[in-house]
Amino acid sequence: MDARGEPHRTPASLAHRVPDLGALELLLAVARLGSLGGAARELGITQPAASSRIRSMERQLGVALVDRSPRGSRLTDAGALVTDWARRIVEAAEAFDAGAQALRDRRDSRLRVAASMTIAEYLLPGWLLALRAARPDTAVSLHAGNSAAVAERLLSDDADLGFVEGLAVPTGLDSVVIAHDHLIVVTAPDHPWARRRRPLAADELAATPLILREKGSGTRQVLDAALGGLARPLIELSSTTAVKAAAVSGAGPAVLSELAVGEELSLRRLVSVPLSEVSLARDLRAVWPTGHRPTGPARELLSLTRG
Amino acid sequence: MDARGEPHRTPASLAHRVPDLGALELLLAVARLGSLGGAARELGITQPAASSRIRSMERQLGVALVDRSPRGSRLTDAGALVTDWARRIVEAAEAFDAGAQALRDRRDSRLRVAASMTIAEYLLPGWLLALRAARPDTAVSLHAGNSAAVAERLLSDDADLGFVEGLAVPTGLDSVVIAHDHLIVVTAPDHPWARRRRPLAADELAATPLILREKGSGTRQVLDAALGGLARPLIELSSTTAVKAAAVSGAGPAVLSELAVGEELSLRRLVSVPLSEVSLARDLRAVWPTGHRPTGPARELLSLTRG
DNA sequence: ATGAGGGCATAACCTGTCTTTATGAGCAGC
DNA sequence: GCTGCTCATAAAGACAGGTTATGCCCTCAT
Repeated sequence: MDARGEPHRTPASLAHRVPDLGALELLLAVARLGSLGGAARELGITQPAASSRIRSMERQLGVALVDRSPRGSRLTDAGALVTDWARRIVEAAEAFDAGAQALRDRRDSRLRVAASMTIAEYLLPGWLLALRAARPDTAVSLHAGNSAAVAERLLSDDADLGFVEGLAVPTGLDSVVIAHDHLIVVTAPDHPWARRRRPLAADELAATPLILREKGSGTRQVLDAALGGLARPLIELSSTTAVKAAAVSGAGPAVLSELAVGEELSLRRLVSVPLSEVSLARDLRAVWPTGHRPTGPARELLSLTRG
Repeated sequence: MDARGEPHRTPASLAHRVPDLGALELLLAVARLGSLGGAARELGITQPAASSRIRSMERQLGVALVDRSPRGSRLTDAGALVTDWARRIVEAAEAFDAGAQALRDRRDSRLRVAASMTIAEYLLPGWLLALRAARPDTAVSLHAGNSAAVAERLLSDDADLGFVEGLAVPTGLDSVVIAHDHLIVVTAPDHPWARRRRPLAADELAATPLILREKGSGTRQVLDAALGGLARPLIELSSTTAVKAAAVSGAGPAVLSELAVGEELSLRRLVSVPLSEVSLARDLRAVWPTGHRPTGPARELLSLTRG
């Protein structure tokens, strides 16, 4: 323990300051049902367990969350706020769970989906969650890979529906555009480009070394096409996350899907640089073997993706 | 165990299917550092603990996450995907933590913020996270209430900076617009309005009983002003969450801030109904006592909110 | 080649948290 | 005043996750 009240240097990781998922779920149930015992029943635990768990959560957070009365429990003001923040965590966990479940069901599932990385990372969990709500008994399996791998799985009948983000639709597949994505140029907030008001022109972008995904990635293909194959790499990294991390740390400007940097932009860890003359839009498409129009669960999933 | 492979009726709550936060943080550290032992050191645990924890996470998910080799550990394809989903949970947990910490520091903090509910729920955690990144040593306290309560706190010097979402700026306060919010009409996907292509007119909206926040709430004020005080309540509920839940369950159309329903819209649990002739825009403003321009941390927080 | 070092696995043991069961007490409505 | 709902407290057991102590494998440099 620190003897004097100085701030800890090792701030006891998040897991020690944030209640675990079970406690958060319990809190949501209490908020919804207005009763500790009721929430306990819903989660299949006993009332004392629920009471003690909520109490220890209040101790951990240092804030009273519920007003307990002999005829029920209501949230305090702070409790209502905490509950809303907790809901965010639980929703992220639900998306995680939907994805993990699809990943686990390696074979013999009723709906087999193949998707390229960006879509699998950022969009599919939400869709799977919605699909599960609409068709709880449909088991879904997911395989992630690049466009070519998706096409191969579809053509060898190892997948029922695919999602790709490339420029061209692989031959032998039919497709429909389900969304549009834009690549954007981002920098750390202290980079000179971050303060720039005048849009960046294509030749400026092409002349500047950038943090990029490796050649062959969907992102890189679109950028090279837009600049005429001229993009100069400062570093080449093999995952979106690595590119983001490098950009945040100030290594230089990076080119990324807007899907990947929503959080970073809103927290201003990264700043978007305006572009002119360059269209870095790309279509996100659902694909299937020519002729085999999606039916059943595949059709349902497809309809969920077009909002 | 179920004897036959029927789906469980009690699907062992989320917490049993999603690894806990500590495990997810560990996985992120392994992904970043490429080594179990390194990740263990970073989190202040021993290498066997990290190894066992990752292993039990793989058992829980039924998917191999890392390739362990005598010269380090790399993520598998599935592991990369899982790691990205895990990052979402951890980010939500960081926002939760930032908010909770602000809620805990009831007094004597360097920066005291008062905010109305919608802002406190949906925007502040992200800002606090960014502020913590920029100024790690600034202790922030947060108090949530309606516009009048925010004004009172500022004027009695119980808060340094406020955020309100009403139509008018309380007297005695200066303000700056930091963002715009729109109220939108939403319904469950199976409601007749969900398929509507023709925009809804003001009189139609005013003629229809709606699920609303109680009179006096910021949301209700804006709606009543836009419709000339004519909104007909179907039910009045005292929290955004309750309104959302009622709308999702199909009770009828609801009017809510677009900030509150992002997730529901993208998962199509709710559908937005187009409006015409009605402007339900409202400004989100930062406020402070007239004359006392924000300085120091308050100024910094303010600058973070204007993206 | 060979020794040093980094990286992972296994085993035995400890501890804290969460759980259940059992019981008591406050408030409402008939 | 009884019945039924609520929540609180106490004692005891189960289990997950942590630690220390080893050992094996691979790579790199001497």
